Amino acid sequence: MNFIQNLEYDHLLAEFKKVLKESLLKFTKQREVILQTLYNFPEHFSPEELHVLIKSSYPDINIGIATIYRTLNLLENSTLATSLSFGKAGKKYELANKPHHDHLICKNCGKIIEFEDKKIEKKQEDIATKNGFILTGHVMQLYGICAHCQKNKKG
Amino acid sequence: MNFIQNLEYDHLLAEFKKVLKESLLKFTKQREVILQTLYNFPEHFSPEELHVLIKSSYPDINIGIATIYRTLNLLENSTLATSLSFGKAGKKYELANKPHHDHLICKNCGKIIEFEDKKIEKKQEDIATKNGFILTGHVMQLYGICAHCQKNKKG
DNA sequence: CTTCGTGCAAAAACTTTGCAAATTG
DNA sequence: CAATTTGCAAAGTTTTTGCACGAAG
Repeated sequence: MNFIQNLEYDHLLAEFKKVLKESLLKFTKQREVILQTLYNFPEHFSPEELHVLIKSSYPDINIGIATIYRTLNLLENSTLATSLSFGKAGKKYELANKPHHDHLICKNCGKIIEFEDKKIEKKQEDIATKNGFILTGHVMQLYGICAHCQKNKKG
Repeated sequence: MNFIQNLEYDHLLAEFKKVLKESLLKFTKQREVILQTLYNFPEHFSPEELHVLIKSSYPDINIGIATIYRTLNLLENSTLATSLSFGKAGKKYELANKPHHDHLICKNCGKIIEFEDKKIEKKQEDIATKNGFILTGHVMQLYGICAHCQKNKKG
């Protein structure tokens, strides 16, 4: 399964293997394929979507939905991945060690766009400092209506 | 159910009634109590949590979990409420038109400091516009350790 | 009065678990 | 080889739906 020569992915994979080794768990094709798919695609996937995508991307690998769920839970418990959901869309997973980013979310269709803004992050630091806090993290979600849903609005 | 004299809530309620009337739906005790509970508590609730809370807060009103789900979907479809979830916790609902949520939160003692920053809000607008979104709201939480807890840190 | 809403229980959708066979270290 | 993982199917959960009765307009 090593089609990809990519330092970032290699690092992620090494991290995953380390987590597995620490818990005396095993590295399997199914686990690798799930990690790889989460890495290769920018979207956030539901377990079901991941399952369908993997089955079509790797027709030679047999993988059941239970394995998807078990692996996603494993990734989430080891903080390699996180899940989130907005609006009517179900829970979606993404890798956690992507460069830090925030989310712009369509309240109508649930579409998620990731973004990052250094100036905002700097201001957040300033606000924390001004209030005597040591900042350790943040969550920022912007809600709105995406271009597509604006157009499709009847009226 | 009109215990509360509160312009903000009155406005919300009027909005809800307007939405109902437009779709020829009816205003019921159950629907009012759900709106009121979402308004009165700062937390985000899962359907199940809301159900338990409402049953204990309003023991005289009989309300089934199906009604909670139906009403939350109604509120979400009419954009009066939104749902979201992070990590292992299930989906939680909150009113969409609450006043700002910008909070600085101490991870150690739970202390919450509210803040507002015009420059960040301006940047958020810019980000939404650049991505074709009409911005309707946002959530921003900064996590850290407050001055008091920094001092009291054992070690 | 007519229509919609409700609670209840059944159905559907989503997620986890038990088990025997297969794979990993 | 011993121990974990897998797919499958069954068991749990969560959410939605159908229906007859009650409430709202």
